[in-house]
Amino acid sequence: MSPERSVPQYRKLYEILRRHILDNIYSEGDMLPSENELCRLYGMTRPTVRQALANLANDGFIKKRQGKGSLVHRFSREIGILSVSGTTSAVGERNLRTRIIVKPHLMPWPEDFMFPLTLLEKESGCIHMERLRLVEQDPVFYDISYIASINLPRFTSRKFEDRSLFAILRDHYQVEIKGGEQRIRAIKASGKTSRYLSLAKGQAVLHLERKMETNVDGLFLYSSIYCNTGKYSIFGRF
Amino acid sequence: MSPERSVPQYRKLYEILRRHILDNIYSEGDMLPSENELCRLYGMTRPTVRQALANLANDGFIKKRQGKGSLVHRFSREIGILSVSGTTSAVGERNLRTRIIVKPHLMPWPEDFMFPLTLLEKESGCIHMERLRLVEQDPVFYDISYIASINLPRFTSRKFEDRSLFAILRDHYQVEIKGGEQRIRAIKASGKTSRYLSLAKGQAVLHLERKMETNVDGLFLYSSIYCNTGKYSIFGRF
DNA sequence: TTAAACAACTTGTATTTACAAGTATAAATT
DNA sequence: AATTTATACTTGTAAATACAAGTTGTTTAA
Repeated sequence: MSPERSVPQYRKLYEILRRHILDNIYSEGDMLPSENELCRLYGMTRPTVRQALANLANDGFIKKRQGKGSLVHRFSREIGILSVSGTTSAVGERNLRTRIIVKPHLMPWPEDFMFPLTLLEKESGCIHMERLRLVEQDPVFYDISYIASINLPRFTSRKFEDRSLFAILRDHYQVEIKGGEQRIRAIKASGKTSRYLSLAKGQAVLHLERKMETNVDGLFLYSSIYCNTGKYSIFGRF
Repeated sequence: MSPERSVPQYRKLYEILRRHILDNIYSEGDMLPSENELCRLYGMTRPTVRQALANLANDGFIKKRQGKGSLVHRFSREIGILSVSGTTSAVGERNLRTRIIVKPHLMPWPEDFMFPLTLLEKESGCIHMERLRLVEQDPVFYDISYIASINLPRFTSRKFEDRSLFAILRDHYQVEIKGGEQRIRAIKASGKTSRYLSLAKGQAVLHLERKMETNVDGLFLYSSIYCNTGKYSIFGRF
């Protein structure tokens, strides 16, 4: 019954090394073991090891230097919401709380939706929910999410208190976020946004419109996120 | 004398396919030739072809689907400044003009610089310049750049009118931007920012602080970019 | 007619091997 | 002592091969 899909070796090594870097077993400026050493240590061949290292480099955990080795980066991850992908959670190690503002419920899609929708999506209707995310007690994100109601039975009756939306999708529906695209704007806070983020009207807030792709063909997750960057800024790599 | 460093095969294929996608030879929704076909067409082996395709997928030009093939994405690239990397230029195919506000000149680093600096950088002093970038006649980016004055002879006397800063660095100093990190905030426009971007004071603008890595060890390029997202929004992938 | 099984594709993962190219250290030479 | 050279590392590129796993269309059997 359980998914238990075999995890590829390069993914396992990626997770191990990532965990070690996050846990400060490897610190900023340290050199990772050489590729050949990693091969010996974990019983893999070099292409496999290199795939893990390439992914780590891509996510900014290491920098590779030809002739030298892999330098651990371990940068001060502020709020890495821009680099959500795979197993990386949206926010670093900070104290993050989530408050549900609008519980998940089925509704028709809003008119003039921020992204074009497929016919299948339009016909299915959407599950809508709104959440406020607090970092160290401060409201920082006001997140309005939409997802097409395709093959997601009993979704609206699940409890979202402790687990993230991503976790629910992954554990109960085997839906994984693979990547996505987003638009970013600076706008003035008003109405619900200023109220939820405890901001004076007219304050500048960041507005992200995101479309996230999943491993399920034709199933996307959409978010409109208002972000108070006064205290915490958004961090990303490119 | 010329660099003429041999370009790897996977890079060549990447450039060819990217060019074809941008030139609409492959259109949105099209399927790329299969990996084996590409091997035959370009006389490469599958690992090489796969490396090119992986890079394309990473940059959002294609989406790979196991069992099916490589789907061309060709998304509406608004202003993809978030996805600058390698050969990709900062702005899509729009009419972009650059106006120099402060010509490159040598100066000491500002106090409380936005990123920590190495000793070598501090001792070298920095080259500072300010530019305004106009998209379709509208001022959109106000860009303040800094770079350590390390091995960049006669830099301040070069002409920047037509060529981008990246192009100058690449062609005259063999310096290539490899990637970087950035902080993003929404702030209120004021002073020079509102003036250059033709905005009323208090309007919301996007503020990016970027640190770009180069192929030269210890040489970084820093930018503080103010961006009017009223008309054009910033686009990115993750 | 319908449904299951199969075959022929596709991409994903992994091994093995080889050499090129960049870096650092130690040895040899001047 | 200072410089050059050799060497032993490192990562980068590339080939040839094998099988797993997902997708699609066709054939076969009920």
